[in-house]
Amino acid sequence: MREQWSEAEAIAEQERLRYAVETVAPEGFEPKTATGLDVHYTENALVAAACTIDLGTDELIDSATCTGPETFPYIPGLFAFRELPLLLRAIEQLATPPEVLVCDGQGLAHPRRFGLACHAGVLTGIPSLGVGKNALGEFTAPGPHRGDWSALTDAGETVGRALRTQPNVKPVFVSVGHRIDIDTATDLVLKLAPRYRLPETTRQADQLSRR
DNA sequence: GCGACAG
DNA sequence: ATCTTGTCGC
Repeated sequence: MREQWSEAEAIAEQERLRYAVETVAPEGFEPKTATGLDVHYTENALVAAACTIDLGTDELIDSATCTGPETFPYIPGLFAFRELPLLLRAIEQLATPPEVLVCDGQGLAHPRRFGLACHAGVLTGIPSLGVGKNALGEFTAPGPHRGDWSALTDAGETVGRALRTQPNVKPVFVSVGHRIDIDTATDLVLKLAPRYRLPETTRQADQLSRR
């Protein structure tokens, strides 16, 4: 992925690539692992981390990091242009290609329906989903129980779900990235978050990126 | 024009 | 994102 973009070019790239997004999973999609992506910010650099977790045991089975300078500012809606180049390099360094990418941010729940998770999925061809700690759209609070969810909407469209992964804890915001459907994405996030609010993939990647 | 705005 | 430990409570 190119690293130099003007804001207008970046928006045009999102508009160009958004039509490649697929919202259904591949035939017989039953991943045995999930790969979490996260980026940590320090004074002079970004550290991208990719952690692959065994979905049966939640055990860490592969990981990689990549460090590099900041090449694009933080602009809501253009998150991928800041974090994705480094994340792609981290993914390349994994011993095994990921089966599904769990991104720290939004997928279709984005003003142009092309958040970080969609961008990561389309560029790699790997099924992907987004799990955000905060939403870009509107939502009503889901029920209080683990597994309860409500629609996340933007401009009148349903773009994802506010999902309660732990009882009475702030929901996470799940949306389709690429080659997955929202039900499958929801199930996967719940499976990855048996004990904490955030999926184990994100927690592992966050921890690794802080070193 | 003003505020809000994934990480 | 980041500055930051213990502590209160389910």
